[in-house]
Amino acid sequence: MNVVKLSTVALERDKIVVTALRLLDEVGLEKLTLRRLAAELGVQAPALYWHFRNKQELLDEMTEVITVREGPRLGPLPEGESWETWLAEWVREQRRVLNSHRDSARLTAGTHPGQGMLSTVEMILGSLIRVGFAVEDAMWGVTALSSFLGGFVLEEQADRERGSGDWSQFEEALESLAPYPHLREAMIRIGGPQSQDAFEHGMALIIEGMRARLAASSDRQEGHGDLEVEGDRPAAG
Amino acid sequence: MNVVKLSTVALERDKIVVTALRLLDEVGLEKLTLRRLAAELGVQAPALYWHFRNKQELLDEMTEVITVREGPRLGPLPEGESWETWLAEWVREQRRVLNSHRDSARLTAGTHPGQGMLSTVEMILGSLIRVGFAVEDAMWGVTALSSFLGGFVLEEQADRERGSGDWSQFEEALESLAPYPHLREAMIRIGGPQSQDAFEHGMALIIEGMRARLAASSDRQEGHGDLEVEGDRPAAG
DNA sequence: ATGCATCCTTAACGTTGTTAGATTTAACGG
DNA sequence: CCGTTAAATCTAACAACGTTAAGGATGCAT
Repeated sequence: MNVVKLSTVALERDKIVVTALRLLDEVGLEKLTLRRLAAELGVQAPALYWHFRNKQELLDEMTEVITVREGPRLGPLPEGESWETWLAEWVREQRRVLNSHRDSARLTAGTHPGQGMLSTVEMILGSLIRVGFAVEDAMWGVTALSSFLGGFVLEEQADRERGSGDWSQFEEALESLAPYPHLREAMIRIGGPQSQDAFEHGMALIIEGMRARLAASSDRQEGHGDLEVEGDRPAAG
Repeated sequence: MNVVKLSTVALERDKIVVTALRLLDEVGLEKLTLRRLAAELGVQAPALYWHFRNKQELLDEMTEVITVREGPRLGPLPEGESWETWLAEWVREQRRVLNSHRDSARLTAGTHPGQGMLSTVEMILGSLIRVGFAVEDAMWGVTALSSFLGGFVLEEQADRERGSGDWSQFEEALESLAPYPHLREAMIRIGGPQSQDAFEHGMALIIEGMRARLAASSDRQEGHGDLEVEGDRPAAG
């Protein structure tokens, strides 16, 4: 009995979350209001409070659905495949999923990783350790990729929300870069600050750094550290 | 006459912005309300609308003050200094400035870079080109560092806002990581996901990747590309 | 039928950003 | 000294927001 009733409620919650995600894509995060969502469900706003304690809980569940259920399934690194392309493909998939929902970066920003994300990270760590990474280096690599991904998509979507992703505004943006010749040159050659290339190359830089770190630690030259790292105490309070 | 009047207004605007920044540090972005700010200035809320078109314009100016006026002054790469430490120090400074204001990452997230930021990037590009970088590689490096910085500080401050930066919650957080041994091991060795070390190493990975890219392009082995990069078309619409 | 849990309603509260219009304040020319 | 004008703020109010309180329906079990 318990099972049945609980699953019924879960289905209702799910219907709300799915509708909320669709509404998010239509109107954006700013105008995703409880009254609007309730209207979409043919219901009054306070009805939502039977299913969710508050709006934040709804937003959290939306985040969970995006990052876990719609998120990329990742199996362990297949024997014989390079960890670089395997890892890169996962990061690409994550960006693709994020960009499949409007404002998803701002939505998911600063949310504790759910269980799905944790187990995915666990698997990545395991695979990286298996090819020779130290635990810390693997973790730092994943952290770096994750921060880069979050920051990149955040700016990317902010640009899109401003409508400055259009090529129509690109030429006039170039004119405002007249005082900065190098920057202007770079923009011309690249094609906008948040292009596909920028993502690929940024990600490639991190993975390349990971490879260098892996090579260095394989040589057991732990002291020589390619770039001096400052500080050792965690920033606690 | 024009000059005098404009500067007077600018001073008033500045006083408001400075007060808003102080208030931001006290109460956080969520509770930074126009009425609260007006009260702090000994004034009624609608009075602010003579100085700013709307709240967003005030927020934009706050980000400009943080990123430009309080931002790190950066001179061109000194002769004989390594570009790695020079660049790393700039990124560190930027993080320090961001973390000197509560919620600054969410505040500045997705704001168009102001003139100060543009000229700083221009200088960085110039210096990197001078040590041998291709324009694109320099730009991609800066973009990667910038995205990483933004994403990292965003999570960092989100953690702080949740109060989970405390070491008190660290041990119980470890218990919840029991199903993920590698992750747990990594957390133990590192000391939290957003430690100083995580930032340093993440940044170091990107810079290390840049160094590899620089070496590769110096060898004029352009075809061999260390990590295959997918796609060439910018994501337009 | 009675009781109970589920699910939703109506009504309202306090707060937010924002607008309209009246009002004060200060400076300047006659 | 007076009257005009612009600058800067006031009071009052609006619509919309998240949220709470209290109470109806609905359906199932005893």
